[in-house]
Amino acid sequence: MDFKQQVIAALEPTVSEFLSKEALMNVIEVPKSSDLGDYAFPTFQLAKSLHKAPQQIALDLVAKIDQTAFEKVVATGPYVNFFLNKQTFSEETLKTILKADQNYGDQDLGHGGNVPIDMSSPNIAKPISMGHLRSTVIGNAIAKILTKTGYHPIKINHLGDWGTQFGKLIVAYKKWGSEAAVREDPITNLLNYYVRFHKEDVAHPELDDEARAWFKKLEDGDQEATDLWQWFRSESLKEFQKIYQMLGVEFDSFNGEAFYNDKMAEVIDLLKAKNLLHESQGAEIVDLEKYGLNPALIQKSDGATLYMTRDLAAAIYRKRTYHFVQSLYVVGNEQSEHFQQLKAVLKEMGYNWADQIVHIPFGLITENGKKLSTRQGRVILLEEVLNDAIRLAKAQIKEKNPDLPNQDKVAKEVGVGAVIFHDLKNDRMDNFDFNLEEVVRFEGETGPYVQYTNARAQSILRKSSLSYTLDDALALTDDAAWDILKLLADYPEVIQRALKLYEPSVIAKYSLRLAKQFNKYYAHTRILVDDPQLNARLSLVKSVTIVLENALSLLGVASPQEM
RNA sequence: GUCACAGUGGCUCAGUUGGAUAGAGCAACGGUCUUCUAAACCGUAGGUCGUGAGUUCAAAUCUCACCUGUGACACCA
Repeated sequence: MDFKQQVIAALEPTVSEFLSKEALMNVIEVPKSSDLGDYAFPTFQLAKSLHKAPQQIALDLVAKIDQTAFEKVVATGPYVNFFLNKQTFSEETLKTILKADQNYGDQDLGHGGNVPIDMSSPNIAKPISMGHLRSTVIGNAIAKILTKTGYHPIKINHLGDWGTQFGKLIVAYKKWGSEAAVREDPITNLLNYYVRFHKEDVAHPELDDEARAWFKKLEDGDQEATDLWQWFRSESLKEFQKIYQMLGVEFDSFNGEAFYNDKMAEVIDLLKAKNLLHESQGAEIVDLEKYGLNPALIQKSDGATLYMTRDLAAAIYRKRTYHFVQSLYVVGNEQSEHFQQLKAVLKEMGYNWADQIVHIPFGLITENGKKLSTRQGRVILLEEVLNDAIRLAKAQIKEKNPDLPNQDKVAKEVGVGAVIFHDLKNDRMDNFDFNLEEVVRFEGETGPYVQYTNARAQSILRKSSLSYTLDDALALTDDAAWDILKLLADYPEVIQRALKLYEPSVIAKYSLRLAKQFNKYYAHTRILVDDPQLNARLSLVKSVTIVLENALSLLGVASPQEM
């Protein structure tokens, strides 16, 4: 039942002269504190047409409207405040959640439409850093939110697996590397070769020529170059998979930059055919002045293609392959101009689906206020952070709950959960300075706080020999339960907002609010007491676990049953 | 210089479409485990919402200007 509609129905007869149903829909709000009521109608807008003080209007309305559907309706200053019938609301809400279980909040907004998501996208032969974490976990959460709302997400890991750096890597490997070392620890050693190359080429610039030559060989399909590239790529991917497994993230495609090599000639032909390509300073560009943008560089003066060309090919490929209804790119905010250009070029090419492309930017992670840079050695390795978090979680378990079974599994769920949740709880556009203590904190507004709340609730359910039934009364009318019930009823709307804004933090913040409210209830109310309300209280506890676990799962965070 | 993003208690951040006394968490101080997991709960203290003007019955929220920080600005991705 839509309780807001009840409020509108009650007001409509008396105010229809001045405000339409739709206007009422927009103007009715939720008071800040539930002491004031569950819905409120501010009377300011009527003051002009009625030539009366808002306070007086509120009093008049309360006297006129039909209050039977509500517990009470009162005028507080210029507001008409509606208090819902707690019994009906409680029964409806709990029944809906218990029946739907993990499907509570599902809604078919997408009708199965395909939505490719470009996410994570690390570079081969380089470690996964905290920067990649953001793209990975934001993309993963958005994918889950899309599934929940009836879309069909396709998670694409657009690997950085092509480019002149592979020429350098081959040169470095042949000069200083060994097969055994790469097999032993691929990322570390490949990165070492790469770093050494950059050190040595200062004194020996001829190394760069060698690297160029090797990359040319790779492009021309030379067997040795291709074999090495293939090997570096697969060894790197094996390493990446370890981290993705820790994070619980899976991909539908690993088609990276190399995949589009044979698809770029067509893009250039298309641009030429549409007369969009212009020569400028030796390079081929698409002019975007009418969009207020810098020109898009399509081809370098030496004939090589660029990031833009590859992304155009990828965008077109994805449209042809997936017939997407939206195409998302979870990529840092520093690249926002690139995506504006990408969309503009596609529009110039006559593709009206360019508007379905959405760049989902996120803020920068810095360390001591400075941008992280692989080349300058300022890297925070994600694997290390995750391992630190797991280790600390394990120590916490040893201290707080030493008899817990499956300690390693729980430590992993809590540690990794803390890292993921920390990344998702704030507005994704916020920059943040990396601070390990902050990331792996288990107290306060953190992932483990939500997990812990759920674990306590689960513990109660385990201890109760009685299980709740849907047939008995589910009415809870006490104030302590009321705030929880209202939050539970909000969940579907929260998911909608997260979807609309592509903002996982909306879910994370909601889970914190619900957990906080439940902890308050837990601290003040005995649940396992054999009285007539026991069934209703257990239903509430069960509903809280359903929603908390679902919210955490949308974020890609596990819900240990004990911790 | 141009564009983008941000500026809310000591620190990190909330604040749906403008609305009722600006909310949390950390840190500080004090209290609560013989009873469902104290990774919790309760309380105290702490704020010119960057600055100035404007729109409005009403502005942290909208508009403009300015200040500060970060990032991007043609042959990297």
